[in-house]
Amino acid sequence: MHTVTIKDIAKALNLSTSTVSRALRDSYEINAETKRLVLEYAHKHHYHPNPIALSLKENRSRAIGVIVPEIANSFFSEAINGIEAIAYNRGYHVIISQSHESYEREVVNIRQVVARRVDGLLISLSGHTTDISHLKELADKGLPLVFFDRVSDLIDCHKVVADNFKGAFSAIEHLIQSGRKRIAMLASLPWLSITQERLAGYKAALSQYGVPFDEQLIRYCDFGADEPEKKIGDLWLTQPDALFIASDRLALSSLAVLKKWGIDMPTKMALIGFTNAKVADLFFPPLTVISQPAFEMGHVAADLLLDLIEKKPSALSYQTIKLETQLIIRESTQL
Amino acid sequence: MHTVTIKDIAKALNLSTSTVSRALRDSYEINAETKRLVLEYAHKHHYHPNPIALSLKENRSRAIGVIVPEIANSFFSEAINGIEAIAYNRGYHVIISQSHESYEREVVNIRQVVARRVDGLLISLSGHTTDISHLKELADKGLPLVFFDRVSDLIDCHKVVADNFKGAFSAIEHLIQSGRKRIAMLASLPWLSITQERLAGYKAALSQYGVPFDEQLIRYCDFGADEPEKKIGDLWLTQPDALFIASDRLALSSLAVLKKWGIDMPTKMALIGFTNAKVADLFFPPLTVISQPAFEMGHVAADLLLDLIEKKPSALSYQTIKLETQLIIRESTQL
DNA sequence: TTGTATGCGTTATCAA
DNA sequence: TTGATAACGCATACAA
Repeated sequence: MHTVTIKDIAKALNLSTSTVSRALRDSYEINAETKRLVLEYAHKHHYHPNPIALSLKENRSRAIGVIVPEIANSFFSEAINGIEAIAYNRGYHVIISQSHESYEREVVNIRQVVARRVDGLLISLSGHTTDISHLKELADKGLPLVFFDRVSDLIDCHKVVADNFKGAFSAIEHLIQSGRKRIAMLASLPWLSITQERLAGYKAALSQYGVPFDEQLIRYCDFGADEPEKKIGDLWLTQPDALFIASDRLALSSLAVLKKWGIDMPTKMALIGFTNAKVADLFFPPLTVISQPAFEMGHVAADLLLDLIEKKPSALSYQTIKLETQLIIRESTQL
Repeated sequence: MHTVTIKDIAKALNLSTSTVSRALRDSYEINAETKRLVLEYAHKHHYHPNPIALSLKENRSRAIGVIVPEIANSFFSEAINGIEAIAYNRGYHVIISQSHESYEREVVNIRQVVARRVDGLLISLSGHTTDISHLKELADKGLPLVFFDRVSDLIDCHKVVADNFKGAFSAIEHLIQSGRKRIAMLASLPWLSITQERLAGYKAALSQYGVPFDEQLIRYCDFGADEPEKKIGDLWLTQPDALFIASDRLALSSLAVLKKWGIDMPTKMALIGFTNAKVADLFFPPLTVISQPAFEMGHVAADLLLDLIEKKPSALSYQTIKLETQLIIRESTQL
């Protein structure tokens, strides 16, 4: 696939490449007629500057990398949607890579994407990432970096997250006010920021309403396909009257499990879980959910990253942006 | 963000860049000791070849472009998942762009991605694309191109699709055998390949079982948010006993509409629609669905595109690959 | 106003 | 076995 270059134009028009380059870039001192000729020829032959050559020269790629655990997870695909919207508007391309919840894969993918000279990186940590030295290194080298959703305390950096504490708090508060006392919690992996914050919100709500905390009511759950069913089975034995699913992905599988078991919701069991608005609207039965701002998160994170890349003063100091979740009450969870 | 280059290694080791390059590439004639030194230094300082420089030299980017209508649609995100898996394994990156079902946006996005010198393009047409001269032009220029899911008859090219005819046929057959006669069809836009094939399957099944075709039972539906409810309302007036939703995306909104109206499924109304396996498993009520092989489609399309890019003989002649859909019967639709 | 030369990182060709 | 040089496409400092 041969594409026309500056050289081709120069040859065709009997000019030097620099003249052509200047004409194309609308440089200050250039003969109007020459410019016209060049532009005309360029247009006619569909000239487009080779971004690879530009990247090499300017040491930038006008592309950002996005590392997420799974694309085919509605939270992340919705977030990517938000990222893409911003990137597109600001003239950047999006290079996507999945860690598949694996630490090793995450490290390799980040290395590859960085090797491509992306101008910055948006990352949501894999479920098995606890060591983040690979990211610290990049931050130290000055690569613009914005974490979203699954962040790490071990690095001082730009972060965009949902207000998981508040989200969990209000969900538990709602359940307590509906007369629920034994609220089981199915959480994601314990070291993840989202898990910790949601657990904190859970505990805070219990404490505020004088409901005793029972360790037995908490289970952590990996991403394996049969994990949720097993863990919910464990929790079932503790005879809870409500189930708080502290993870987007688990909420959906839990729903399937409870249906499979024929458990009457919300009477027998009030299910409440994190998810994103689109999923809640489309798929969920009319149960109460904590809606996460997935699109907005992608949107905000990408905007911040691009500000950072373009050295906008607004993005100078590290900040953690917290986005509101929304408690969508769509059916009484009254006992 | 400075990264170490061949030049840096050469300078540090008092060698020429060509020697270093040869040592790194394990070239034929090179002193074992020199090689050891270079490799050691490279490893220690995390040398990685600059893919942009390579791209410029080799006139290839090792990146493929993917143009889809919407990322945050489970069919496409699942397909992208399949694409990414293959691309990753074969050393390519994936640059993603959404047309948002707009022809204009599709044209612009394709232009941009091609300007990035992607080595090939995977495309699923926007809902409003009828003129495909922008793609013909690229194909003529020799850019490797593979269409998937939403393809066009107007171009002779590699295509990967679901067997929409058969899928629709078996769904309608199933409904008829369950005693349904007035099967309404909610279709996507009429010019889309998927719509036409599914409609053909619908008609063929009716005809085979001697059920008269009634134009009144067909409605075409754009992607606007309130369209499905309106169109289903229209269809409702024709007093159907089953509803065949010939589109992934519409299936979900239709489900929501029917629930909202409190219609008893599947007794009063047998709903059957195209969707993908993951969605069917997780979200769908136990209704019969035509499961689309989204992941597999991405997988197959990406593999074919990369074969094409790498000029594997298997990919020489144009072919249309049809993937089987699966009728997942999970509750009796018996009248 | 235009042309020449240089460099971005890498590899291939040719010379030593 | 190693080094010098050119080339990929572009922009720019400098020369004319």
